[in-house]
Amino acid sequence: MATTVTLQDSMTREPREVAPIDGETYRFYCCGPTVYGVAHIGNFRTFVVQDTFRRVLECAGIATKHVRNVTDVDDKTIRESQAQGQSLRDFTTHWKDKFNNDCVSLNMLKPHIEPGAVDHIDHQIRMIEVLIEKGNAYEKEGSVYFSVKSYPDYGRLSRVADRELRLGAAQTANDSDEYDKDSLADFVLWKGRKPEDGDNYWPSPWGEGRPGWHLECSAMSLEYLGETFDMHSGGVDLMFPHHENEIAQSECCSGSTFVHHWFHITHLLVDGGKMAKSSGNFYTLVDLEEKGYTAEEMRYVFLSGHYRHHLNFTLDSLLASRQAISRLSRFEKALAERAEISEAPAYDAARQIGEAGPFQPAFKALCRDLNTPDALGKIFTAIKSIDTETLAQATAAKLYQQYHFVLAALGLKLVTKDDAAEDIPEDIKAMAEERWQARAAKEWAESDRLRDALAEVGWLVQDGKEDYTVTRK
RNA sequence: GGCGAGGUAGCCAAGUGGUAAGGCCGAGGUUUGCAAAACCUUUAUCGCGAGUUCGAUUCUCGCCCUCGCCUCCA
Repeated sequence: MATTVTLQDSMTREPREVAPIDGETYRFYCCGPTVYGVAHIGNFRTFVVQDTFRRVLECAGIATKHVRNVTDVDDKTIRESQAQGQSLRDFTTHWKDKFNNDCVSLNMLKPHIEPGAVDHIDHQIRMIEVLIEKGNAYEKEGSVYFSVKSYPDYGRLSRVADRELRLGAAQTANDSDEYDKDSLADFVLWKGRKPEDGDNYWPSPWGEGRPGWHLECSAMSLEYLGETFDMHSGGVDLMFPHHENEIAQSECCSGSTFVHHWFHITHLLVDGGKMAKSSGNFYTLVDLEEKGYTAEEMRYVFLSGHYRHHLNFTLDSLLASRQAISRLSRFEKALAERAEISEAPAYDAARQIGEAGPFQPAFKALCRDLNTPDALGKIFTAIKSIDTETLAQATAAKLYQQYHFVLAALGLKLVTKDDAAEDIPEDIKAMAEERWQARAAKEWAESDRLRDALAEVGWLVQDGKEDYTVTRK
């Protein structure tokens, strides 16, 4: 099933077909988190979009190799670990675990490889040696810098020819970087050891120190994906200077094209503006869970906007997602019942279904520049046209598969809180039963009184034809 | 200052040169002892002005406004 997948390329700024260079496996690298604290929902928008992209590719029958790094050594991780009195390794491991837990909650597929910078210092040193040898980098007082002027194509991705001037002005002004560079636009590949680094230094041909941030991605992508690979992805903010620097380093080092396709995800906005702790609109998954929202609902919110546009997150959108998921879920249940199927297919099985039937418009939308909001709309349109009550078992079974195929591409699990039925306290159960009896006897006043009493202690009674349900409000 | 995104119903958000998906909320209805839930129906002429066109929300120009990036940042 050779479905064509297209995606905007931020280098050419045009939609391009997504197809593996080697004809077999689509190799892509995603700039991952810096593990110095909890990741916020803005971080996760990028990762969820990347995850969805991978799912769509795999559902379209394209094998992938997904690499996402972990930045576990930089100014922030060192500073914070010292503040906590922990070793860098212990500190970053702790936050990395937290991050991975959140990824699982968000139903993200695990990348095939998740390399960390500290484990690849040798790789970075080797690259620096090559760059020095080729004249693209120079050593100065124990640090090594990349010479931007040695790479004439610098700035192609972000297309700002005069950025160097502004950058220079900014750095002169705040004087935050004390390393000596020949040109203000040059960036550091190796940072000579400084007292505040504590125990966090490694030996190198230029003395003790630690790697610069930009280099790790070049080194690790080279190690796991080769000199030239299919795609590189990250948040828009990384386009400059991070990705620009990566291109310069990698292409000068290898002498060949770094990546074929650049995929940048626009920032999430909260309440119409940039998310910031100082603005009081900074959310993590834990914050949302404390407010009673689920990661599933958050994932739906991410999917409800197109990745190239700002998505304005509000707590209301989470509520809207809950209702939307609930409808998708009801349809799923009705279909399963009709089809006499009790267990939903796991991702690997679902993606191989390979056909979407009435949900094909939705899958098509995903294949066209990953238009997730359009896809969601088309799913609802399809659902509306299907009357589950009248379906033959075989028809329902087929639809069920096709529905799960699209859900797998979106990464929606449609989990509901049915399990809650188990932990109803005995006294609540008794009250509800008493009410049911009163109702059966048409003692409306007593029945309503008991219902109000239950409501008062936080339980909702809903009558059905043959029975009733009690749920926590 | 430079670069970029965007202004579509109460909110979120797609889309197309031929009179605008979808979700939420609201309203009406079916159902219910009454509710709740569910289901059905329903809600916009697309920031402003001009131009191109048989026809523009969709193309061009101008204007207004919002937001992001340019420093570590998803």
